[in-house]
Amino acid sequence: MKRHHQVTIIDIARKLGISKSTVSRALTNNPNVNPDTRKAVLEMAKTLDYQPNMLALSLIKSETRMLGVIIPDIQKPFFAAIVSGIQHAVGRMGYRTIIAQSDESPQIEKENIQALMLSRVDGFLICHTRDTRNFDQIKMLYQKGFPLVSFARICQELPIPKVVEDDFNGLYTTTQHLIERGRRRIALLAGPKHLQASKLRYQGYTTALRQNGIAFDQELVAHTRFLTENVEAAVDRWLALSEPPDAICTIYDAGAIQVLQLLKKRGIQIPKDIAVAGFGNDPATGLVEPGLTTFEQRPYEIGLLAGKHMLDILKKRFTDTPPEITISEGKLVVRGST
Amino acid sequence: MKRHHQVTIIDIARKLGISKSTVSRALTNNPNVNPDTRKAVLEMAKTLDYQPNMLALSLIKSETRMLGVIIPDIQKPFFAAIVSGIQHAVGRMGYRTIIAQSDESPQIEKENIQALMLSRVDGFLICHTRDTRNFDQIKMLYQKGFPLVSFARICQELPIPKVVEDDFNGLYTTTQHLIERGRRRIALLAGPKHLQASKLRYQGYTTALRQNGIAFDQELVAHTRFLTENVEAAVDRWLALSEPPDAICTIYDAGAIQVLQLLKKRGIQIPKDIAVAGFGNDPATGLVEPGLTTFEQRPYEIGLLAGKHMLDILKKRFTDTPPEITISEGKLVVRGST
DNA sequence: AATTTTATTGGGAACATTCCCACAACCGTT
DNA sequence: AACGGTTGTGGGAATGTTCCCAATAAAATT
Repeated sequence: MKRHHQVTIIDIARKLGISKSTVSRALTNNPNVNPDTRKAVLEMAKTLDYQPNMLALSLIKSETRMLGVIIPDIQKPFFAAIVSGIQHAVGRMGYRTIIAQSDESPQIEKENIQALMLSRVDGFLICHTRDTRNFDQIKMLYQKGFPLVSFARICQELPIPKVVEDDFNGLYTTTQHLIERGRRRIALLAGPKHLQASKLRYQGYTTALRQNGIAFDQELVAHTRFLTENVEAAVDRWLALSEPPDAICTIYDAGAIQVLQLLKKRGIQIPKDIAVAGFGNDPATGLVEPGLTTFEQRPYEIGLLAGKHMLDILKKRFTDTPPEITISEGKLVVRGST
Repeated sequence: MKRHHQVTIIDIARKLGISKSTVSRALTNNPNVNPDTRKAVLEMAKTLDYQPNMLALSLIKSETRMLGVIIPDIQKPFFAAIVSGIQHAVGRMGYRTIIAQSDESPQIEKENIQALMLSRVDGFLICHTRDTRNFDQIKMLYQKGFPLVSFARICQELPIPKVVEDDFNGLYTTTQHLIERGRRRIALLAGPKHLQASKLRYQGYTTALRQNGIAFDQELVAHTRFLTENVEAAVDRWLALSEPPDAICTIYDAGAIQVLQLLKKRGIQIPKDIAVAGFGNDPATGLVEPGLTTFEQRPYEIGLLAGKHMLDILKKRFTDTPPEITISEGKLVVRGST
């Protein structure tokens, strides 16, 4: 009887004078146990305050019921909401999530995945960093048949379940809306060229212009890395044009909010002189003045969907049917800025 | 040679014709190994793509290097920042965090702790729900000597490390500031009476009033459960007073923002008619108009501190010295609303 | 009465690793 | 030549659980 010894099924067995096999059966609702024996075991387990050791179980089953969630930054409301959705989706099935932040560093992303693999998580839900271009690591995991779900910033080359925002439609709708408001010189604050989401939103913008017979002007597009410096430079450049824009469309809300504030600081009237629109419907978009017109995304729903996809994989439901890209639909929220 | 068999040290041992003990030693940097043997083992480990099984290690050591983090809601920027701080603090020492949201439900909080105990986390960092009043469960853990750190919404009765916001000082400073601005009828939007943080902020407010010879008026204090209904009711009540307040002080930013918007909707000039102040310096407080004067908190720092406390406990540093309450200091951020 | 079935139980392997103990072999010292 | 010490290695227990395979006894069938 050691001092710092945790209570095990062997302790229960000894106390009752039976074998650990029987105790195990009683505790796991195995039918091959005498009801009286089971009752005795259950009672003894309670009096000894027995806590099953999941570690031992995990070792046997090679299953930890833990999922790795890789995101760039939990402090961004978008990712926080996704995490919440994932947790609520998988929590019901007894899965726990280990959140790891990459801080937008591909290197840290890699290290996190590696570390969580060592911790033997049962699967990964991944949103890559802004700068991730090398997907070798996750491809290796895919080849090993490891459960993977990708969201928001996805790796297109891999046939795994993906959940994305309503990228094309979002910018198509927003641009269309600005055109309907009579705008003709619509600038676009875009993202990194290599990001799939960024590309699609860009295409939504150009498609809307084309369908309305508005000439595309390269000067009105600014590619950013989502950094504040980039936004400031873009606005400066646009305002210095001989024919400045009458609307600025952005592919992310934080950028739109910054644009809004920069314009206001220069005494530009919104939306009279320049209309501004965002993407995402971040909580903050309803608080600035004027309120920001933005294409609503439901990150919580994205998380829910991603979590459900993961559960499907873990249940090995559709190993045959090819995984699909799920688009979480959104809708335009019109506010004062347009 | 089974098919879906993971590579173990025994595989390495067999391939090299040595014992698993030697392989283990080589891999764990144990000095009692022939350098040549070590080299051979390391090479073979690489060629076989050996991944150590932390589960087995955890089982032996009864240590998972996982920490449970219990928070009410990851979508609140405050908690998201704390989580980020905790992760960055403990991540350096190889600890991972399992985040569990209680959704402000004491029941779910309890279940989460229970579930994470079964997962054998090495410790808990807890922020209780708004409504947690029964601390029996966490007290049990304390009695077992389980590593605990409490933050933001703490359990005072337990002598464990705690990290809290600058509660008293925050409301003292803010109230003082309003008085200096010439306000005399300062209302307080408070929180639940049983919460320690709520109490201290309340005391900060009353102390500032008393020191300035301003009579305390019970009618100007409204206790909320941080719900939007509560805020609306309070504002309604205050505006209906024969002598309405000339300033409204709140103990949380979300409430202050709501107050701001309610007042604006009624055409009340801010700060001319009524000044408004918040607590926390949430990202949103800089975006509303007028900008919200608020007492800055650094939730990221709170997380860092809480994480460091946990590391100290895990290293069993001060088992002798009694744990202290750490106050994360803040400062007043004055904006247009006062 | 002999045989088969059923219900209940126990023993031990397996999961992957560390760590303690023992056993060589070799070295230098008396 | 005998002894003590070092260096490297192997064997086996231990961690806590499940699960398979017997083994027993009782019950049911032939």
